Amino acid sequence: MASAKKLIKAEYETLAAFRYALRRFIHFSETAAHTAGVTPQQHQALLAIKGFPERDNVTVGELAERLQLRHHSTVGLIDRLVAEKLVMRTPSNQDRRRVLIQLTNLGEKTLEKLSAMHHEQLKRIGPELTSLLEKLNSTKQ
Amino acid sequence: MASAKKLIKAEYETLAAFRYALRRFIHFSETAAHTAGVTPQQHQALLAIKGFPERDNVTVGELAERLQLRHHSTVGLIDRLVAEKLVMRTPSNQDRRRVLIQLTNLGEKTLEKLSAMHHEQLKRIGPELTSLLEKLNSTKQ
DNA sequence: CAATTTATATCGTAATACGATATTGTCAAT
DNA sequence: ATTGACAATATCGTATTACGATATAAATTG
Repeated sequence: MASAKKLIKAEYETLAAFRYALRRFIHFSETAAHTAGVTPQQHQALLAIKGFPERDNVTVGELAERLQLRHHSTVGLIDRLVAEKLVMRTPSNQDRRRVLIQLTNLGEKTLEKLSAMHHEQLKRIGPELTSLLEKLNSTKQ
Repeated sequence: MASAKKLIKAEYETLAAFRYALRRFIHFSETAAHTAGVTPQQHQALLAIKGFPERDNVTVGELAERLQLRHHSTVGLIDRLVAEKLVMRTPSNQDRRRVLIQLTNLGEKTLEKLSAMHHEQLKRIGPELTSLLEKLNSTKQ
């Protein structure tokens, strides 16, 4: 009984440690975004656009999916990015209902700086995250 | 030149893929919390309390640190948790300035359900996260 | 042509968290 | 015993974000 309880407690601790690590990463990321002069959401959008598989532009619908947002929330986010001159809209030639979003030079520069910092940080904390995930895999079949 | 650009593009793609996976996890987590009748923040607080190393209660300051929140934001969160009968406050005997927060039965029950779901989900997506983190480690020395 | 898709727009709402600031109670050290 | 630091609580206003509901317009597709 005591050992069963211990196991469950260990499970909570591992889950909590994982979330704690995640929160610290997110906190780092938000701070980094702000020092770069953008909001965290704007940063994430820039990355989702530039880091889209195969392309470096996306439609509004694609961006919404990558950011796990509703379509019309994404439109609002893009509006703010355009206002800050971080991205630009270009109507698609293939399908004129679609609008392609891509980074401006300012957006590129901002994202480049942030991505370097994040890459560094993820290298730093990656092992901890991985080890916690492995621990979860071994706990409780 | 083309290969250098390709490398950089790959870096963005990996970073973006990592954030995408993270966002889907967080989205899953938020949906799960809501179906369990709590807000995402309340869920995270419950886990941070129950999963605190060694103990299963925490002071307000400790909780603030684990959640990466300001002290007085944490007080507000605890107020809402108390109002929902998910946690209770107990003044510490060792140091009467401190207040220990612990889960009620309802809090325990709610967290248990959510933790099982999250454990499952993390087992599912863990490998993808790990492989993305590894890819970041190999990219760009 | 009709139905669907994509993007945009508007309005009100909700959830959070923050800064700034203050107060209360407790502890610890001199 | 007093003083200074610490922990928790409280209040107020602000900001950010995202949502649902709903509508419109333009373009595509069958």
